[in-house]
Amino acid sequence: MKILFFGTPRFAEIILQGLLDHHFDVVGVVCQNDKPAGRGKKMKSPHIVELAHNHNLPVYQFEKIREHIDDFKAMDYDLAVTASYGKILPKNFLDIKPCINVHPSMLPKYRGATPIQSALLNGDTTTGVTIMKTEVGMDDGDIFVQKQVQILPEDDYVSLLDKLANVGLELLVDTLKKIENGTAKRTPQDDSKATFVKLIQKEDALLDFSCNVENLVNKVRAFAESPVAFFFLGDDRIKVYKARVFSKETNGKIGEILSTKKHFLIQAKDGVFEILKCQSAGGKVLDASAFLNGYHFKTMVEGV
RNA sequence: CGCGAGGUAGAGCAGUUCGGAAGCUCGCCGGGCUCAUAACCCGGAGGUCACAGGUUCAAAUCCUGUCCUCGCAA
Repeated sequence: MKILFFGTPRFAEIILQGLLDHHFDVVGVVCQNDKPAGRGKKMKSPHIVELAHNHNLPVYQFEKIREHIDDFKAMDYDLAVTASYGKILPKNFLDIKPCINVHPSMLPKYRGATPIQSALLNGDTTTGVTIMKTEVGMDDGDIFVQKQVQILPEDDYVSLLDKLANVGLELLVDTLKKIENGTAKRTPQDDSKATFVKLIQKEDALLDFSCNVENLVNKVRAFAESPVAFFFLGDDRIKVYKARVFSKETNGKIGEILSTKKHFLIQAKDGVFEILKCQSAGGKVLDASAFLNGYHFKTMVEGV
């Protein structure tokens, strides 16, 4: 069975690597276009391109799929597999050959672009992965199989994505084998229970200390890779990579810095928020203790 | 040539404007105090001030070039 793989970010990379490790016959990789990235606006390929090249797989980066329908018709493949490709596939493409998708949530919950972040933001303790048929609608195709995954308190976007991708791979391999031997079954989703999650805006990552501490910590977890939760210390924009709930005390004023010694504590609405890893503009990502050693708190109130 | 910040002790930073003895906080080592401590006190080790060249009686500091790190934007 010849597989045409669609995927762009790390989640897709893990799945693709796994398919290759399991010796599936991947005949090509379709991913998003190169984009200008980093300082100096140099064009940069998605990381998955390197993986594809290492295995001598042809890479296709089409601006619009619908303008390349004939190209796809000319390709020799039996099944398209998508894993966070990043673009919506049009009907005339899906009509060519069957297509299945790996989605990191327990569908019909969290249809859309940001299921992993959403689970973390909402403080869920479980999520999952679904293998489904790709249809025109957003993540609404029939389900082949799905599996729950625990979310640990210490999980963030990076670690959870890793877990979900690996479980997704396992389910995908299983499903592909069943499709090959004709034993694959699928059941429709219950659309009435569907929920949708939107794209993340940069401003979503701003930490508002008048929120509950758990929400703040969940933001840090959900946005750990990008765009990274942040707040302003005077004029300095501080990115927070790791944080936790320090206590449920509410003795300080909201937004007040309660300690800059050993612990970096800020009063939130219903508890104390502790920053464990952060970064100021121009600096590296530091443990809170290192950050506190040299940072000059000018206008902020110090306590303890 | 998109905009900007930075490289000084193991870590994080000040010092650079205006050249004139290498500093701070933390960590580390040793000692003291304490029932005890992420506490406090005393002492100590640890630096080619990113690299190269230039100016100068004298350069972390001024000039030129190179390398590296990071924030924004996309």
